[in-house]
Amino acid sequence: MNFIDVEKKWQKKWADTKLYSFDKTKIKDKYYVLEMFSYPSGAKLHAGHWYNYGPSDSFARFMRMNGKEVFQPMGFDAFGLPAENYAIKSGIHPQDSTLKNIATMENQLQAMGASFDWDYEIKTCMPDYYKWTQWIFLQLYKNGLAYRKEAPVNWCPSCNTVLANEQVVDGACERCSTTVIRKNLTQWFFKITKYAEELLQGLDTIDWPEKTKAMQRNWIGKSTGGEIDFKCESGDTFSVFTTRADTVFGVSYVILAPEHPLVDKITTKEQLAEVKAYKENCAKISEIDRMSTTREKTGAFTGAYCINPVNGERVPIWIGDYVLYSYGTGAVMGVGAHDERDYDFAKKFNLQIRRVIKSKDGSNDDLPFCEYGVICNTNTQFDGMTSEEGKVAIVKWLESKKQGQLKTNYRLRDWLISRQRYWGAPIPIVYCDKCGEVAVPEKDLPVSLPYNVEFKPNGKSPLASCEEFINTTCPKCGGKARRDPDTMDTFVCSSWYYLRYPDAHNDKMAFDPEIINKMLPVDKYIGGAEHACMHLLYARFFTKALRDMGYLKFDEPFKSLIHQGTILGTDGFKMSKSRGNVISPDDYVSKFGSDAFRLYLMFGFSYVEGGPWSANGMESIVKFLERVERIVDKAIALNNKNQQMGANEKALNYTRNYTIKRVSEDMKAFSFNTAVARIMEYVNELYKYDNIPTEKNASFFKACISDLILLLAPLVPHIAEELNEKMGGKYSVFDMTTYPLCDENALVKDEYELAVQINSRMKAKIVVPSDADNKAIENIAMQNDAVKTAIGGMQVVKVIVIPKRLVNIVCK
RNA sequence: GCCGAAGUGGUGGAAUUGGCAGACGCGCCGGACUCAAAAUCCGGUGAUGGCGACAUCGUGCGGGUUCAAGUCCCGCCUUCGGCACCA
Repeated sequence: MNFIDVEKKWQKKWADTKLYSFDKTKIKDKYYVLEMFSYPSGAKLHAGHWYNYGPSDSFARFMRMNGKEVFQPMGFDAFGLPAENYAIKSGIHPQDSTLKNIATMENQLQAMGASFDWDYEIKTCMPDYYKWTQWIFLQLYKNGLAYRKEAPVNWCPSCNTVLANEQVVDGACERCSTTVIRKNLTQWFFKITKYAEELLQGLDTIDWPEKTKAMQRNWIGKSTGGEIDFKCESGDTFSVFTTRADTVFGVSYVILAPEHPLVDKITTKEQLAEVKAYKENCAKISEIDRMSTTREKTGAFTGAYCINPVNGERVPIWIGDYVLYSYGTGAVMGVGAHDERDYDFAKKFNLQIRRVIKSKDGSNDDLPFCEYGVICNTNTQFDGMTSEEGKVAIVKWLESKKQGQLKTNYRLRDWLISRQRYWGAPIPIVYCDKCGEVAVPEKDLPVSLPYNVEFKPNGKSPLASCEEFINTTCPKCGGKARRDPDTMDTFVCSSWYYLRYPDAHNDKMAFDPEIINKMLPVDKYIGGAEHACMHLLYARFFTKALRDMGYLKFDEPFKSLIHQGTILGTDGFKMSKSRGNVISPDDYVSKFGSDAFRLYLMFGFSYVEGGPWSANGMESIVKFLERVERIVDKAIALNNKNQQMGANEKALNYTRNYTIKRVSEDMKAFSFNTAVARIMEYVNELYKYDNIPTEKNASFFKACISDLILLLAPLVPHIAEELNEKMGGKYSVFDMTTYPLCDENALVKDEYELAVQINSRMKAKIVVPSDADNKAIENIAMQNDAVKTAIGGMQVVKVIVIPKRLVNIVCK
């Protein structure tokens, strides 16, 4: 069989007969399989794409053959920086290069032979899609979940532009490695923090990899503690957030973030110059330095004092950049004895260090003692309480005096979605001198992205200098107004695409809730683990927000999630152009065919692990497929009518059904390598049967071979169609909602083999009847010659019988 | 520093969740077929010792629990991912 010709033949037939069209009338049996859509880069499909899409397509086909009405769409995440950067370098317009790349990738994806339903294709850069991205922005805006504020953003002084967070790698620009600085700009944010708690709780309800859930938990960063109010001598008050209220009697100073608004108000004349200089220095410091934990503590004294509410002590107020303005209240209490950072700070500036916690066994360990222990040295009712008790009791006590409260904080920040970039969805907001910030009316959507724009970077949003775009009229008063010149982060586009797919051509709505509430949640989502704290978190947020607006009736978009592993270069490093270790599937596909290549990927790696590429064994996969073809040919050639089921047939029938059972389980679990191994074993058994020099039972053997083809069908779809046709089967193997079913009766054996151990060492194998009880099994074991010899003169202490597993005879 | 995952033959990787470690491949060795080779079909292949039946050792390291540990517990080492002055 020429694999290449066969592929073309069946791809054409599948397309002509619309085999993979989703049938809406069978929505009750729907199964939504979704692979993360592709970014249309200039390069061809690489091994990673194949590794994502090939095996998951096999899974989708498996579900289809098991009676599911599979919905498996494909599309393109088409906005984004790489196309724009490419445009800056080459002068080719991002739209032109993107659409061209999409066309190429569509062809390649089709050549892969995946069962995508192309009728539902999405391209996020097209107006019929981003219109609805803008619509969703407006819904978030209306519901108070989108707001504008001034905020520090990442600025690359070399590229002269703002960078997205994900473009900052270890504090430096990912493109030119220049250290990123902070700059204040007025930006749009989505209020993801409103859902912090639900995003955290929801993780317990979904079938996701534990490590991904752990990453999201970590990212959300819930911490429970208390806020404690301090009154300044000037009369101003501020609060600190702490998880260690049990140490509040040990406060010897408080420290504000340099950006804290109170700083300018309370700083004394004498300290003004020092504080001013320190603040200026902080603004200049690079992100890399600011992030460093090994850096020596710095700070400045404001000259002001406040009162510790628990003991009335007068406490100096300092500022220091180890306190982050964006977390908690932007102020912390300094307890040198019980916090490592405070200890360093207190040492450096000669501040008091007072122990108020001792360890539970009563000993005084070295300072700083940061563990939970017992409160001491405070001369209050709290002395003797454990840290756990004390940290709640003290805050409650303060609460009764209105000087504090229990408080939960999250590390999660609101999502900054403004980008000073051209190639993205415009933000549907205009600014009017009279009316201020005005939302574009929904009837005026989309706010189209103009084609003729100077997108070379000059430090401003490219759209700002596009007169035809930027100048508009105010929807409220009809007066002159200007559009927002920024575009949205591309993660906004990908936060809802799974909602658009099932209703991809709706021009009245983003999606029809009637349809979407039946089609979602996605039953199986497959994609890379690198999206754990970005896309996968944003998408969950969008789902919950749209649910609260009444559009959706489910809480989580992706019920079950699988991460494919990464295929590395032969050198064990991530594939990259600069390393020159990129493996192109094309060489293999054109030589061996897409089925063989896909099967090799599935057999050679553990799907969720991935690993370094090696072509060793690629040929053996081809040989295996040829071996399959030969046994199929042999079956076709058989034509005697012997209908007797002898011992050989029974044995083969056992393997056949065992294989069906195991392969089904493995396919469901994305354990493709073991599924293939089981099929190989089955083929080996078929050959053994075929090699028996007696007459074969032709119809039985042919049935066995048919099952083999069906088991292989999801894995090598073209070849299976061809073999099925050769066998005289009906088109198509994927039409059948009858994946081979395991006949449990065939798995019942009269007797089975069992291992016998003496003192946990394997000594013999015995065959016992299936219905033998433990005593009977023990007797058979004891009568075995090898067992007798092994026991020799020893005394039997105990016999452990585990049916179907082993017998262990303990002797002395 | 914190969180998470992993470490198994020459090699890619299995192991029904505490029950015969190394399935299935690759590689290697041997047999059949052939004048010969390739292809194919069949068999062997963790290490050490022994002609041998067998024996001993063996899942990163050191302890432990158990009749039984790759799997569970305690203490380490290494690698990879993520987070990191988050109070």
